[in-house]
Amino acid sequence: MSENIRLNIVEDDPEIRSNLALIINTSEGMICDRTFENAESFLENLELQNPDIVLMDISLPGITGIKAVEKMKEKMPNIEALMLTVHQDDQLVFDSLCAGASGYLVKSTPPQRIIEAIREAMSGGAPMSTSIARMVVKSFRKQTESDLTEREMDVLDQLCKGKSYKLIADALFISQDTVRSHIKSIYKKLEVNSKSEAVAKALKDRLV
Amino acid sequence: MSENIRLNIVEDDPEIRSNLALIINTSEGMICDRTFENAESFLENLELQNPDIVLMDISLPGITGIKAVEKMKEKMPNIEALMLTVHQDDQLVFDSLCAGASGYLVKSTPPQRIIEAIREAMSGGAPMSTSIARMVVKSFRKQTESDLTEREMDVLDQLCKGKSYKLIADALFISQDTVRSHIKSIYKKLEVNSKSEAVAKALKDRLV
DNA sequence: AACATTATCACATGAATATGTGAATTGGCT
DNA sequence: AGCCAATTCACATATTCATGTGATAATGTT
Repeated sequence: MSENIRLNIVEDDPEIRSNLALIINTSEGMICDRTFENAESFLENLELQNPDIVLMDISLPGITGIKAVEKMKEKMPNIEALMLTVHQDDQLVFDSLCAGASGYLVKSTPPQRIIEAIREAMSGGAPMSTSIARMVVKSFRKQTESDLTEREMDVLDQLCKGKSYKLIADALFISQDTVRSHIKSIYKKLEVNSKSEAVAKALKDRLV
Repeated sequence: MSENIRLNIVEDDPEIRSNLALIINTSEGMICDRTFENAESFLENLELQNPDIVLMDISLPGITGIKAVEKMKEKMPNIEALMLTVHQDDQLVFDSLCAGASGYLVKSTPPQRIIEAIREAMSGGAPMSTSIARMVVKSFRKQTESDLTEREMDVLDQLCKGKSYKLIADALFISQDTVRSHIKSIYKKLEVNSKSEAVAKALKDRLV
């Protein structure tokens, strides 16, 4: 039989914290090593604790759970992080995943599903609450409707490949002046006034 | 009681196709309306069929399942698409999600999980096979190690906000010449030679 | 002590970009 | 027939950017 999964919990609410620990310790194949009420104390003895996975709240008294995951991943990249929070704000979800979280559960998740998610995260998955998963998948979706015309989109595509006016002109078989003309329209519509600003906006807003 | 979920299947292998249909039709609350062996015939009568959700293969004889989802979403954005394929290639997964798929299952998925995934997709989730979910979540992760120095990262950050040399100089309290100097190093390390190319590379490779 | 790296600044030149003003053509819509 | 949006092109000018060739100071390494 394989080793138990060793958990840490970082959560400022004492009741939630002890409930979680109880659920975990009464589940087969996993054990909650230690719990912390803030990110600072968790990060302190990280190397000694060396858990397999940590359940991390986002709202914490000192530094946030997101920053904590970031710092944790720097030091100990092999420890998995599973966010467990009330927040469903887009930015917090994406920031958590950028920081290195392997999963994201909302706090209304039933105990059974939390246990399942821990096993899932440990076996290379990325457990997410239903609403979170859809949010994440939706973020890939290209903007369907934009103010830009087809040709302007062609030009914007080329801009996002880092091409110069001359190269864009060659690629689209038009003159540089025409490229200029299209780019002027693009700037107006995107409310920018330089190539790099346009590229940044296009890539961030998934226009291309 | 609510209406049955109405499914379509697009899959070129006749055996897989009829197996899937059978599984669905013997499941509570869902019915497989029609099946198609290629994307073209599926798209043809889309408006008439108007299913709730379609199970879509990627490798198809004519146009691919990914293109099919894209076209379907243009015409009928409310129909859900669930990819069901052998492919686990990063690009195909991301292309599918960009095209508008709500979920992505590999073909080894057991029937029970497929049924569950259909219900999950219909109730606003994004069912994914374990390996796919991790792949998706990983794509958010920032590049941890890069050749760039701290200061160069500061400058790159500003570049990605679309700022000019002058504005970057103001923001970082250094001279424009120093900005130039840093940007030259950045270009060399990223192997680019213009602002927009640097921005494109930084955003695409998640350096910032 | 010698060396490499990083961060800072300076000056100069040619190339690329931003902005303004205009105009011809095409195709769709009323 | 008349209008409008989209696409194409032209010319002019000022700004910005890319590139080269330096220099100085601080830091860290061998």
